[in-house]
Amino acid sequence: MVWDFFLGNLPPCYYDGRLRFYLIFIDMISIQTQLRAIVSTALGKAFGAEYSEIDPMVVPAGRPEFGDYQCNVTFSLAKPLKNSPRNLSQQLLDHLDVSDICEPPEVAKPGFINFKIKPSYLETQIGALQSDSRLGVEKVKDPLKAIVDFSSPNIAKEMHVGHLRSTIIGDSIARILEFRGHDVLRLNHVGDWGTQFGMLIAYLREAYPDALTKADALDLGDLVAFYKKAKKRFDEDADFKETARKEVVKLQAGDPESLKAWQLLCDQSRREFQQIYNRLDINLTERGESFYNPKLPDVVADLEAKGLVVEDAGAKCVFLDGFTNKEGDPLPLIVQKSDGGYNYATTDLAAIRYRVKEDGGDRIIYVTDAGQANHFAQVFQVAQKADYLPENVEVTHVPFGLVLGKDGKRLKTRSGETVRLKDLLDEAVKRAYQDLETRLVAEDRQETEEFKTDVAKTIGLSSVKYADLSQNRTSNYIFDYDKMLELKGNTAPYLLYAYARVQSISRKGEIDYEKLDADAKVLLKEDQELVLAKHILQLSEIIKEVESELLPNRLCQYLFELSQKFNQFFENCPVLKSDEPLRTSRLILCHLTAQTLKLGLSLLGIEVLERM
RNA sequence: GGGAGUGUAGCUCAAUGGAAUAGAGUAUCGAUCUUCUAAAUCGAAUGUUGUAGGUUCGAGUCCUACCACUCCUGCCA
Repeated sequence: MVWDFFLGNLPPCYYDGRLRFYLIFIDMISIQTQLRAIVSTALGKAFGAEYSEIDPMVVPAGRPEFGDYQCNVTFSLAKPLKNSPRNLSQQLLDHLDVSDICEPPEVAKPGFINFKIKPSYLETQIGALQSDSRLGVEKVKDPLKAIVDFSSPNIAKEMHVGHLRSTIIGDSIARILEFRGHDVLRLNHVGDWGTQFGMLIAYLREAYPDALTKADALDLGDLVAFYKKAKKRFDEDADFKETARKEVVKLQAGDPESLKAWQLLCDQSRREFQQIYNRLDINLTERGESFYNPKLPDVVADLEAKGLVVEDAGAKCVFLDGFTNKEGDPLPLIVQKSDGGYNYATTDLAAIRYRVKEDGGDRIIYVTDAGQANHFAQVFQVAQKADYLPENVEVTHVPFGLVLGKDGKRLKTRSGETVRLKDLLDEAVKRAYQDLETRLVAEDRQETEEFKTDVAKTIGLSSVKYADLSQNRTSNYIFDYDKMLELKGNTAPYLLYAYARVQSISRKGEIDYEKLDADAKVLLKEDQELVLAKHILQLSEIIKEVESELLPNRLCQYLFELSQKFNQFFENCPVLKSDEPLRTSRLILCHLTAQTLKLGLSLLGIEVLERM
């Protein structure tokens, strides 16, 4: 009966996006999906074939006492079928055969149908997970070419707190898409082109000429200082401004000396960025703004050929629908400045065009701060007008809020400077180290320096990542070392501790989880066992949801709850002291918990610790 | 002026497609270590979901107006 659903006509409500179609139909048949299929079939039998195509409205139960899943569909049928939800549910029930999966379903007073999963069914499902390294999360059958544009620091500047969220969120999104089997291109759209270079080269030429010809003549910190001085001169000194402008022209014209200098600056920055990326375990393919530079004239020419360009005050503009200025006139997207130069809008248009045509992107994701929402809406609109975006290509701006200090204002150092990413990570690791030492002393534990360094590094970095990922992306978030390193609550250390606890059981019992009997029966008797098993089985639904909604905090929430449920199990269900076959059954639950935590955390870019 | 976002417990945040009594954590108070790491668990208390209307059998969620804060608004990215 499940297959009727897959092979039959697809309900129209699934077609609200191509993606959703993939998401729901390719995967292993989760419990929720099976129930949906069964309810759909029953709807057809009870009320007529057309009703098998409506949304069956099967969702996780709102409260434990209502069971595990609930069906709300008859509420929406009350009007068209001129009957009460309660009566309709009763009729539906007559055609509903869920005896393999659930206890006999019940109609609750208002008309909800409540499903409670049979422990025997959970035992079978959990048993099946044992031999599945993907823990029930199947790969999509038709992978998309996904492009995730994230991190994007600026050459000749240091990575700072402003790059934190894009880097961490983008990486996690990329990992999740990759795990689902999509072909993911992780692009680092670095700021490696434009007026800043003319400015910088002009300044270095007079102040520190060696930096333009020799590799590593300066370290990046100096470079940043020079950048600031150059910017200051640029803003204050008209002659310097002109010199800088000439440098840009030289560079853009491909003057070998200028190109060499530019190359040196980029290389130096690149190495600095790479240190941060290595530390955070982040892979990126660099394709900066300069990559698109040669393609910009053609983009403008193409827009002109398509009749989209209007010249206004010397600038070439594409006027937009739905955006107006203070006077109420349409707002332009400037694609070529009055001085003939191009700006980021042009680059972004060239990038979209390239990513669709050359990279074959199906789903293009931009992870940047929410402040750029307007910009992307405008660029996407123009791309659409210019036919750069076929209907089957989805472009999404994934916005995120600001990183704030405890005072609720933009995070700054004490002297009011932007916080360098390196310093921020160092501080987190340092504090993690101090916390660890305090704890070791309190518990009278002896550990090697290597252990302490390693644990502090993992805890510090994962705390920063988790604090960021566990909040709803779109709102601002308050950066607080004390909170993120806290050992309790929804924090990285709490999850890491749950994992370490599972591992400590195997160590104590000298058990190799990998060598447990794969055919051993899992027994679910205690509440805590049932609750834990049900939760483990929900992983695939959560991953799919994050894949479509691009909200990693949902995965964090899931892992936090998993940790809580494991701790409750740990508290109430002795493992090593139980008799067989219960002992092996519980060890299997432990192992599955550990694997789920490890997998889930890895999708957040977080490594686990065997001991901490 | 226009546009976007945010507004939920003292604090930090959830809330899946509108669904039964809006949930966690934290802080506070209390309980549990002869027991696999107590970094844990259990219990208590905490709300006019910014305001006012509307749609609906049902609204934190959808619509309208308003308030507060943040960001964007023609040659920066």
